[in-house]
Amino acid sequence: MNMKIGELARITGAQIETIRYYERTGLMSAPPRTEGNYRIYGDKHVARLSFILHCRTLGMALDDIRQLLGFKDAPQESCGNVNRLLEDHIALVRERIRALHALETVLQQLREQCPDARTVKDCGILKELSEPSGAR
Amino acid sequence: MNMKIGELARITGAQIETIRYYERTGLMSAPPRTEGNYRIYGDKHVARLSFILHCRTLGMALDDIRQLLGFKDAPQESCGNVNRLLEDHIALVRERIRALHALETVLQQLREQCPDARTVKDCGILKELSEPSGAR
DNA sequence: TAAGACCCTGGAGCCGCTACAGGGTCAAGC
DNA sequence: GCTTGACCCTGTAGCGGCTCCAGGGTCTTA
Repeated sequence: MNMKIGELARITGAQIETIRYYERTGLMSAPPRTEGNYRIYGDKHVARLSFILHCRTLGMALDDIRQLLGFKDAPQESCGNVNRLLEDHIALVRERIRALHALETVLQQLREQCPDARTVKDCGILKELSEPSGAR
Repeated sequence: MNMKIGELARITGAQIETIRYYERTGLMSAPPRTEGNYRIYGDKHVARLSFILHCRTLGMALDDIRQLLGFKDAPQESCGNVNRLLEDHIALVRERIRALHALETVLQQLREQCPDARTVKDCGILKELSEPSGAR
């Protein structure tokens, strides 16, 4: 039930430094302390930190998570905001995938400029890369 | 032919601050100066900066680019290193795409937990996010 | 001679941690 | 009672790749 920061880290899988960082930046509230100035955490902290970490593995920014945590604090409100935030995040991820696919194609074409090992002087890849960005 | 930093920026599309940053970090060599201490650039600088920017639009890290520039300085060597570096980069991009696809799936499933707007208290998304990371 | 466009340096800030240095606390073993 | 070693604390700096700012200098044009 009650634990120090090391155990909280073990349970949740977070790094100790990360937990303190989340406290500094206001994602986690400052917990009570022992007489020796150690932080004491309880089940609520485990839950909150798990929530944060879970969101992080989904690639959300800390600001997004801050918002979600804010929504949680108003349980009677509509969760339309939550849905919207998630949709925005999905759109962001899709856009990144799209951009990376385009990039992959370009890189693949670039790779084919130099199918075998020549001297650097004649390397098709370096030649291509030396053209100004927009050129073909 | 000879130009100040502003024109180099205009020609290449880089930011002035970025050019100075590349100089600080050794990607661009320090150019000669006017009597009034202004940097003077020529065609070679345009070419080198274009190369760097081109690599950057392909998502390469500055360290990779530093390596490529190093290869260029040894034109008689085999370009196998160049090919390898590019292949590694392609692999990296593919891995990112793979990870983002997996993420997209998870996010989509999460979104379906709350098909319509309820109250925050009953929001399937927040409920799901509150589970520890590993749980289903 | 004054305005305004351009340039300079040095330093701080962004994100999300991570990694110290230099200390304090606490329980167990001798 | 004293030492060892595991754990904790604070504060600061670093990563990458810029970006922005303050506070100044320089050069061209009117």
